[in-house]
Amino acid sequence: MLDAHRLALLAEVAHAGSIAGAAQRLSFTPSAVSQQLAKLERDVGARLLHRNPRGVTLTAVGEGLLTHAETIVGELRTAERTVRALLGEEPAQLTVGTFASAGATLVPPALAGFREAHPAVALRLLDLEPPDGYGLVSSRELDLLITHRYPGAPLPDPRGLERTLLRSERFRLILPEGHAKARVRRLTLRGLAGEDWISGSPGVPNRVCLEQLADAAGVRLRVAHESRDYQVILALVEAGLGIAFVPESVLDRAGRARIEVRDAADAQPARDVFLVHHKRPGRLVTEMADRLRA
Amino acid sequence: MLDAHRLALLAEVAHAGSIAGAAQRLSFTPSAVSQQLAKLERDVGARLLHRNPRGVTLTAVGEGLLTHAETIVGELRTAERTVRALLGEEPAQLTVGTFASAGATLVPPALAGFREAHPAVALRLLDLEPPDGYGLVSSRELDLLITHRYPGAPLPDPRGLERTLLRSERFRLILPEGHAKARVRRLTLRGLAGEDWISGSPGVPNRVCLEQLADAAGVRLRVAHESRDYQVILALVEAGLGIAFVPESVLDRAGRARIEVRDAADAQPARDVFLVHHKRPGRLVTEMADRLRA
DNA sequence: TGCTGCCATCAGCCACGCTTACGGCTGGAG
DNA sequence: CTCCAGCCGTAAGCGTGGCTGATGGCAGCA
Repeated sequence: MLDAHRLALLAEVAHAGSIAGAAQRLSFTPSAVSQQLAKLERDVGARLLHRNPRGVTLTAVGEGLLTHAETIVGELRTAERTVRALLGEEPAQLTVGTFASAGATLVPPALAGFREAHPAVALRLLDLEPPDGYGLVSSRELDLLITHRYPGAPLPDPRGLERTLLRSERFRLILPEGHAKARVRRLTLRGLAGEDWISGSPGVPNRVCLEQLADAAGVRLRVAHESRDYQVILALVEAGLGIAFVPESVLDRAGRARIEVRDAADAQPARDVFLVHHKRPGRLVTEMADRLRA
Repeated sequence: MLDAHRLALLAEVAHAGSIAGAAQRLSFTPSAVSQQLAKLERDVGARLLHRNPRGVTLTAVGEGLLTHAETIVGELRTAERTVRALLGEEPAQLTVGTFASAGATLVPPALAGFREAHPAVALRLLDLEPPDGYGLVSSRELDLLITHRYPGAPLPDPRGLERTLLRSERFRLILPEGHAKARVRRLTLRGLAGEDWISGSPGVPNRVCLEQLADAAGVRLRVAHESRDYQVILALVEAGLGIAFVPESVLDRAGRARIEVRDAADAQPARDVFLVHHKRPGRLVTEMADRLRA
C-alpha cells in the first residue's frame, strides 16, 4: 500500500512547484522532501517529477497520482472532522479561497457577518487565481472556493466536488473621463479598435476573453498595458492611458472615479462566479455559502 | 492529519473482531497492534474500541471512523491501480467475494471462463456471509462482491458503491421422499406447522425470513435443526429429519436427491442476489460481472 | 567567471515502531 | 475451586526509517 504521508508530500510539492518550496511550507529541509519523493517514486516504480533547474513539474504518472493524492488527503481530513463532529466539537476553522476582485467586494461582508455569528471559528482567507484551487478543496485545505470562469474559458473538471453558480457578473466598458468616444451613442469594438486597451497578459483568462470578442467582431485590438489587477486597470484608465472591460463589482467599489462607464453594443461579456466545496459540506460551509449568496 | 496505516489497522481489527486476530493476519504481534491502536485513540482523542474479554468491538466513534478508514484504504489501493494502468500494466489479481451457495453454483463457471480468457490474472475467491463484505469492497480487498438479501432483511447502505441486481432466486419447499405431506395438493404453512423445520440459527437471515413468513401466515413453526449450509440441510431432509425452504440453485446441483420439491401456496420466498463493486470498475471487473450475469 | 537558485547524495543522529517478557482479566474445563 | 487458555495492556530493549546538516552538480544570470 502506498504511503499517505508521501502522497500528501507529492500534493504539496505539486502545489508549490518546487521541492524547496514545499519543504519550506512544511518546515522540513529540502533534503527530507527529496528523499521521501525518491522513495515514493521507488514505491510506484516510475518517475513522478521532471527535475528542472527552476523547480519541478509532474510527469504524466505524477499528474495521475496527484488527483488521487488530493482525494486521499481530503478523505483523511474528512475522517478527522467526522470524529470531531461525533464528539460534538465545533469545527474550529473555516478556510475560504477566492480570486482577488471577489476578495475585495463580495467576500468581506460575508466574512464579517460570519465572524459575528461564530466568533470561536478561526477564519482564513486565501488568494487564488482560477482555474487553480480545486485541488485544495479536494485535499480539504480549503473549505470553500470562490472561483470564476470567463466566457470561452473551459470549466475545470469538478473532480467530484459540488459546484454551484453564485452569480453572473457583467463587464462594463470604462473610458477616461471626457474621452471623445464617451460621447458616441452606439459604441462597438470596431469603433474602438484604434484605442489603447488594457487587459491581462496573453493567456490570462480575461485577455483570452477579450481576444475572442475581438475575433467575433472581426477586429484586432491593441493591448497597450497589461495588468491582472483591476484596481491597477482602473487607475490606468483614470489616468487616460487606455480603455478596458472591468467587472461591475469593481465599479461598485470604485466610488466616484474619474471615468466614464459604458457598454459596447456588440460585446457584452460576463463572467460566471462559482462556489466550490465538497459534497455534503458541513454546517459552517453551508452557512458561509448562504451568506455569500445573500 | 491522521495516519493512514493506523486507520488500515483499525479496519483490519474491526474485520477480525480482535486485536490478536488482526495481528495474526498482518504477521505482527498483538502488542504492536495494541500500541498502534492506542496511539490512534490518542490522535483522535476518543476511545475507538470496547475491550471485551473475548475480543474488541467498536465504539460509536470507532464505527464512524471505520467507514472513512475503509474508503481511505480503498483510495490508496485505487491510486496504486491508476499508476499501474498508466504504466500499461495489467492488473494481476482479481478477488471475488461470494456467499456459500453462489460459490457452489453461480461462480465456478464464470471463474473458469475468466481464467481461460485471462490466464495471467490470479483469481482469488473469498467466502463471506451477507451482510458482510461491503467494507472489503470499499477498502479494495475485494474487487467484486456477490451478496444477497432475504425478503424482510434490510439492504445495507451501499456506501458509495455500485450495486446491481444479478437475479432473483426462488425458494422451494423440500420434503423427504415419500413424505405424507408431499401428496397434499395445496400445501400451506398452516398445514405444515406440525413438521420439524430446518433453517439457520436465530438471527441468521434465512431464519428471520422464515419466521416472518410464519408470522404472516399466523402460525408458529418449530425449527428442529439449525444449519446455515444448504448442503447439510439437503442431507438432513433426505434423511427424513425435517422439511425446509432452499434456494432453487441448490436443487439444480443436487442431482437426483431423494427429496420431494414443492411450493407452499401461502409462502413463496425469493432472495435477491446482487453484485457490488466500485463505481467505475476496471475492465476485468466488468468482464467478470458480465460473465456472472450470463 | 563568480553567484544564486535548484536538486541529489552522504553521514550521523534521534525517534518511532517493532519484539520479547510480563501482569491483569475473564470464562470454561477438570 | 483451581487451573488453564484466551484475551488485552504495559515496560524495556533494539533496529530501521526519516530527519538534519554538509557537500557537490547543474543551469541561468550578471
